[in-house]
Amino acid sequence: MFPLTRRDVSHPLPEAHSGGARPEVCDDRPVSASSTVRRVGRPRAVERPRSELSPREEILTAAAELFTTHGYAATSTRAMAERAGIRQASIYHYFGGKEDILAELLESTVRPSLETARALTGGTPEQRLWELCYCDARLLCSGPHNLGALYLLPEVHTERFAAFRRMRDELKDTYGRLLAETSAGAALTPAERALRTDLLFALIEGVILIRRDAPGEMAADVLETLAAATADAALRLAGVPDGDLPGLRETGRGPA
Amino acid sequence: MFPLTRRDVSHPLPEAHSGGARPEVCDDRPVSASSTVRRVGRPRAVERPRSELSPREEILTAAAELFTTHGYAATSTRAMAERAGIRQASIYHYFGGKEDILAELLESTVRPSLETARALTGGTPEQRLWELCYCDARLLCSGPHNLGALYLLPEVHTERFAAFRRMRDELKDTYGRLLAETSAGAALTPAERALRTDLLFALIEGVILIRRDAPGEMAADVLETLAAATADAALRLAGVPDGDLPGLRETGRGPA
DNA sequence: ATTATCTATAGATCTATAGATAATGC
DNA sequence: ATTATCTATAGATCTATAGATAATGC
Repeated sequence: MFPLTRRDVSHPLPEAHSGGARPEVCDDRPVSASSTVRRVGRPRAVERPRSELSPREEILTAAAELFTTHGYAATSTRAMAERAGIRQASIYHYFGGKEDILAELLESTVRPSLETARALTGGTPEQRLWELCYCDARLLCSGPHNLGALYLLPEVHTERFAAFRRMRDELKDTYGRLLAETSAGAALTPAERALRTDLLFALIEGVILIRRDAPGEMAADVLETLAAATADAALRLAGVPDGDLPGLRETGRGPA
Repeated sequence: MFPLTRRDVSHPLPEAHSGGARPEVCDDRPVSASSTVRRVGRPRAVERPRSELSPREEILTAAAELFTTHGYAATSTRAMAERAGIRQASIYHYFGGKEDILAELLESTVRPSLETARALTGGTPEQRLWELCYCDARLLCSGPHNLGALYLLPEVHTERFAAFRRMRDELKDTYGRLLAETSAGAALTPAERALRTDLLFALIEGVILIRRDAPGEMAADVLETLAAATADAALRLAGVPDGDLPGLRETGRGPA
């Protein structure tokens, strides 16, 4: 059993990492928010029990839910506002526009994968590849909304989201380099390797589609099983012989 | 080399399979359309060299291009009409509404896969599974537009498109049954098998994502290579040992 | 004074329908 | 008479901006 880091990046929504859309916007430090705290600014039109989240985070959460289920174009700023408990125009106090919201969600969703990828160190190349697959599959399956589904939105191919796409490309590169380090990958021609990297990455992102077909949030053990099975499948796909990956594989736990 | 049917379902757009949205609509038989043919009805506002396609097909083609690139909600009926060379309102002579157009595109896109799946006969289960993967990957990569990308649209999860989803489920079932027939699949528990079917299917649909990242239409030889490599990868993923699939695999042709 | 919210609205859509019109067919 | 198209438009959006307002902070 090799060092499975399992950093438990529990997929929090991006915390108002300042430098947002409008410079004059205050940082909205997460105010520990007991419902009696008096707050600056005009009260909301419809008061609700104060959530834990900052208004900015409330907007992002609402957007996450709506974008992942109905898509970008089909989600109106009004619908987002309603779910966040504010009026439509108030969104523009926190974001420059609708696109900025999607951009932030996209980037905050790949970022943890990218950090996992950069931090990989211990073990054989085969073990590192397994771990990357496992962590990514886990990230894609956890959290209350299927944020990975944002990658599928057609709008992502717009100029506006080039930064996100670059991050995703970097992640894919890591898969490619890792594959090349395995003995199975080293035996391939560069063209074959590129093709196999595409397929490997397609499988990982395909997990998004699996989750989308499964209704509701995934139970912890199901998630575990799925992530491990995905990583196993990825290594078989990559051509890694069974013998090269002792332990952790084929635990026999089936899904619920 | 086993019987690879390769029916060359060259992915034509659905031909006005009557019984459409409005009963009073004429069938628009494809009139062999030399540009001099005089045609019934008011002339178009902007005349263009008559295309080979019926107006109905022109609309579907335009919709296919726009839906796959910009998505459903972001595509206006006006944009479709413009591309089809008619006025916006004329669309409603051929379709009951925008949703009907997407429904028809979706169903006409899975249908060929489903037919391939139903027709599989010759060879070992491993060979049949390979052929199904190969044909599906091929279908997803061919044709002028990435019609598979329609599966990714969030709108597909709407009640309106339940018929499409049922067809897709049936296709997935075929993968599951085929997997169960292989010796690798037979050795699994039902839960493991279900999970592996999900992953197998995710890989095949993942090909849509690969194509979406590749700009332009795919050259014939690249397509061939990708489809074969996908089928190979799918069988490794499924756990089929290399020895069980002689011929056709690992041809050594790399992608362009 | 500063801030977070609000109300109101301009201007640009977008879908679908009503009904006119310009061809051919008989 | 039948058909394929058109023009015009109703009614419902939707995004973003302008500017008012109701809190706290000093």
